[in-house]
Amino acid sequence: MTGTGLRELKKQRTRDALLRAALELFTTQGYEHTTVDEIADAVEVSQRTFFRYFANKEEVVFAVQDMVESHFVDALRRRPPEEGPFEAMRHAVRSAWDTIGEAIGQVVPVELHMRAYQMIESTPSLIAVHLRRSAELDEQVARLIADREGLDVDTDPRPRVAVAAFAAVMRVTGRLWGQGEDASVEAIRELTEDYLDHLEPALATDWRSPAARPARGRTDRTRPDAADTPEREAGAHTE
Amino acid sequence: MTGTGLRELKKQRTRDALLRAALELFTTQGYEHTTVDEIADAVEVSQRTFFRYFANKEEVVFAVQDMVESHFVDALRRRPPEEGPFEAMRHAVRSAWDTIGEAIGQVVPVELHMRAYQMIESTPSLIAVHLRRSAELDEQVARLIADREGLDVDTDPRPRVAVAAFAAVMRVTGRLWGQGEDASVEAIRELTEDYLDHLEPALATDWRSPAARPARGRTDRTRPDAADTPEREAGAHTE
DNA sequence: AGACATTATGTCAGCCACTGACAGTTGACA
DNA sequence: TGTCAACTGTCAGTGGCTGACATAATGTCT
Repeated sequence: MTGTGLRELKKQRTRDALLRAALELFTTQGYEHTTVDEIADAVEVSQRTFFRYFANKEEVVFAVQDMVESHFVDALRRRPPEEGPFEAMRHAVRSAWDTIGEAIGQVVPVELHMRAYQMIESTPSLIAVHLRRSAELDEQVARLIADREGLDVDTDPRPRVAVAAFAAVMRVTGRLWGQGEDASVEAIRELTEDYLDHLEPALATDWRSPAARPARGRTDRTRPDAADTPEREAGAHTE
Repeated sequence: MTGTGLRELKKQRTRDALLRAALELFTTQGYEHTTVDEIADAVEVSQRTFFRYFANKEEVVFAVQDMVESHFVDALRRRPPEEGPFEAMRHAVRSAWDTIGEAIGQVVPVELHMRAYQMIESTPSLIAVHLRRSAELDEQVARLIADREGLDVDTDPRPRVAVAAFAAVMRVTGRLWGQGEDASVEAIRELTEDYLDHLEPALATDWRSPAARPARGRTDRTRPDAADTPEREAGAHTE
């Protein structure tokens, strides 16, 4: 597939140029206010050529995302088998963020990609596509996890369910991060860690006891909805 | 807003006609192979008129879904406050399915809506929109749950996280149901119950021990209208 | 009932995403 | 260097969607 030298090089260049131009335009003018013609003009190719590199306008937005995702999947594959599912996913996420530059730096500056990510989170039509893609990734990850644990994904619902729950947390944080000020990698990394800490406790039924690791007690509401809830280690971040 | 009689009646009729015609065409020919012109022609109005009733081609697909969702939200609002979050959501889902006819029957036959739902699940662009809409619903539900529990959704991450996990399960089942043969309401109802039973076990780290949890007392499945029955045996959620 | 204000609808022109077909150009390779 | 294959541009056309304007239907007031 990777044909001969010069031709291939030019193609690569055109593709990268289109990609960068598109992201630059999208992040400055907004996705919907940027036409494909503009992008093509910026790189001095015809609109038709744009569509030969990218199946549609959305695809160019998620091209980099693709790289990041397979970077994450690779990291997950490398986790030692002793780690439990959550542990493994969590470490994989962390390690993926830590080395994101290696994955995409050649094609696009990390900072531009971060801006692009924020743009996705604030553009309804892109959010939709983003969510569908995430769902597809979930499926892939579920199979991976099932393999690790020696389970059959078609028989045992637990891998899918666990991944779905994990991914849901990731999406919540992604959204919050997108709305926040700090567009840095560190910001989203920390937010993620924070929220993951809350996954299990949130699934307990008894939310009436003090925050944090809930004491497995009663479901008894003698306490008048005290607004004096100490902001303990709950979630004092955004806002 | 709800202006005078005759005008309003005609509008209602046109809207319903467009809705039914659209769903009928979509479910038989497929979404992408149906043009807006076809729909408009079927009802003998201009294309422009179609777009005055529905902002875009997608909206007509989800118009009924809208009704179903608020039906569910209503059911959730009616759950007794003693029920825990999961318990309440679970019962609300069940009761919503049980009475879906009351919610949409006036506008569209339930069977057509079920076919439409399957079509959504098998049309990529619609899946995307569906997921975005679900995410929005999640947010609404999270606030509702937070209210029930006397929590602040901006301070405490647990409502959002819990709802996200719950909703994730719902989506997995929705997808599986869409791929399956049985398009009946009962089928998706049972599938949902089944999967929800696995939510918590899936979050335990140790998956190497035997499989899940044997039956909990779901003995009263035959009862059709269990809407406001506070089944006090939700021991399945303690843990 | 007649006159006037509202509002729904149709028509038309036009933008933009996207595609198939055909022709011209350029790199690969003997 | 000439031939072939692959890349690109141009053109025409479809489908979703919108603004502007004219027309027709309905509601309201006297």
